[in-house]
Amino acid sequence: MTLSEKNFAFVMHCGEMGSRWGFNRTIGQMCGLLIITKDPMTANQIADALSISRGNVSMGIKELQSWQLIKVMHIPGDRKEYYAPAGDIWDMANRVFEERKKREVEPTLSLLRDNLLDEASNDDEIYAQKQMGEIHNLLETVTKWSSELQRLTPEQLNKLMKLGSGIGKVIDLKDKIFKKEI
Amino acid sequence: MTLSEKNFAFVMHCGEMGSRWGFNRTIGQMCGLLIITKDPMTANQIADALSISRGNVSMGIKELQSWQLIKVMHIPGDRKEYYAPAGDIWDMANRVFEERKKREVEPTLSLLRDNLLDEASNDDEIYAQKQMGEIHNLLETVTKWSSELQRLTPEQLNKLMKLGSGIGKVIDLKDKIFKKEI
DNA sequence: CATAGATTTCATTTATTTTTGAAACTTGTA
DNA sequence: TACAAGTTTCAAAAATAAATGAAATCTATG
Repeated sequence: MTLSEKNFAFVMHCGEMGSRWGFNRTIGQMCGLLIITKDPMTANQIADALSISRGNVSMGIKELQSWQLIKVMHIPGDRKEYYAPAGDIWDMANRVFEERKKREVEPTLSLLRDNLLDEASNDDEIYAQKQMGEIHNLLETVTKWSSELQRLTPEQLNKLMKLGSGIGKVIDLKDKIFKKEI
Repeated sequence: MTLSEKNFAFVMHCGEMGSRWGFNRTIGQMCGLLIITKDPMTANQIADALSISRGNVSMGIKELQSWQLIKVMHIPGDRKEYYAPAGDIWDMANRVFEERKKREVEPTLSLLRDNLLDEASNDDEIYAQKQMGEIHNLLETVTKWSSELQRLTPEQLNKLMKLGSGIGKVIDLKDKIFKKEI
């Protein structure tokens, strides 16, 4: 089974973008390939479709599994393992987001907290701490906010998105109604 | 001027993280260094502080300027150029976000649109297009939403963030009040 | 307009990351 | 338990990315 020109372009593009999202080119391609392919694929099919070595596919699978982006499937009477995306597009985007939060934001927060514990002993130190404090706040706000969003039902989330900047009006409205609260 | 141990750790950490955010290690370090340093720095001071070559600093500056993350300053009677962050932490995070949108999301959207124009000719094609359509929707929704958010006043934004999961209640509230609208 | 201080460029070197493929390992089946 | 189909591992090779530093360029000033 060989990819159409457009589908191939999509897969290659996933490769380029993949590296921006935390994995390398090949892994990005594998991910793109599995997403647009209707049926689960074997490791060998993946290797063929992308012209890469079997070993490379094996490593890519391991990585994609660690991101929880793909799942293994079996076909009765067939010993091979078949791979498919672990969820729909929204699920996958979420996983990447969560995983990056864990791998990047959390270590940063803990380093910042550690640095902020120290007593600043001069002007330069005070300034540096002030700035680190700002970063800390920003990260905390954003992560807290993002996990709150994930708590919404897909329906609520959809409404919220559609609301767009109208959200401003709703906030003002809420303020008027519940004067002091929160 | 030499960095304290903690500040040095912070700068190195920015280096590691920098590569995840679209620039390389050195550029991440430069960015971190300028953020925690109170006074604007010359290229030579940066090179010394990070033990990297003058040429490397020059390239890094060019890159950080292309992201609009730093600005040049001059001290009267001094021919050297001094560099400082182009805004506060929030501004900078925003710039990185915007810039990545431009460099990553937009090209992806245009590739997807292009692919979606084609007439799908069989089941596999139809499936691939369906999936690409999903990605397209997701990206459009997220970018639209993010630019709507940026239209809010900092004050409104702050309220929104603080609201957290309370946002769910506010959405439901709005629904009750304006039954049909939007 | 010559010059010294400052910055940029880019071919080359160095470092890092990714890929390969052969050997080792695993596992269902006869 | 031996075999064969399938998968993983990992040392070495290949590809890619980043850093250096000397030469070229720029520029404010006497």
